[in-house]
Amino acid sequence: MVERTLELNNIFGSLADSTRRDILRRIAQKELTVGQIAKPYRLTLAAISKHLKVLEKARLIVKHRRGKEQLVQLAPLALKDAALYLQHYEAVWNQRFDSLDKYLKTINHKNYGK
Amino acid sequence: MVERTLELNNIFGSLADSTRRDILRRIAQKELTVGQIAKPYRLTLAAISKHLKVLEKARLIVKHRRGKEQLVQLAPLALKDAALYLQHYEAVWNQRFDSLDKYLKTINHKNYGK
DNA sequence: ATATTATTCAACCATATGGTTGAACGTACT
DNA sequence: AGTACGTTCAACCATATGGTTGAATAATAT
Repeated sequence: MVERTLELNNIFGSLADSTRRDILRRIAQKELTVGQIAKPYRLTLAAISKHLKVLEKARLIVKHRRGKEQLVQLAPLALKDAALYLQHYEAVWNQRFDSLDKYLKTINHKNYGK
Repeated sequence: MVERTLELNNIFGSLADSTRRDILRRIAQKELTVGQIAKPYRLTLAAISKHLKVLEKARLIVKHRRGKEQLVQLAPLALKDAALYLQHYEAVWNQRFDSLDKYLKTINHKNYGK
């Protein structure tokens, strides 16, 4: 397996912000409009719009228009990518080093470049 | 369960950079000195030192001195935190919405603030 | 056509991030 | 004590990020 470098940069970059994680949590329960998403925060709509753009670029959400509103939906496959990435390290935090080492030797070592 | 906001910010922020992910991969197989870590990249030692600081702040690595060198070791519990965070969404990418919804209702909704 | 509502865009600002260079520090070796 | 090696610090630079405000766009309603 080869690390999807740029994708992981965007996915983890998205998750590095609390507001964005909170937005993901909320839309995981129910899709919301941009306005509904913005309401709980003391940020401007433009700021929320930017956060949504970051999430969209990372393929963590999709938007579709319903009349004058935009409905925002979780697109969880990118989250799965992140989880799969971390899963490679599961053996380490379980102190089962052998199996991890075996795995790590199979992945592409020269794929860290932007 | 309550989201460890600042910790997750630092952990995901660390993982958002390809060089840092590559460093983690390499030290997962064997602890390395700072110099050994730096060698494969066309970056200065100071740049690598900064990356290691980021990883250290996120508690993803620990350093200990051996003579004039610093040995760098993976500290995988922070990675586990990230994996646990993502695990909350497993039901979503598996299209099992009910169980996710149940889970999400139990976590702290007001903990996204920096 | 005009107005209203929902969202985005553009310009701007402050701070963060990722990099460099050159000096400084810590430890070991003669 | 002096030298060499490994690493970090400080200052600086360019670009990215996260926020604002005010104008612009898109769809609906009057």
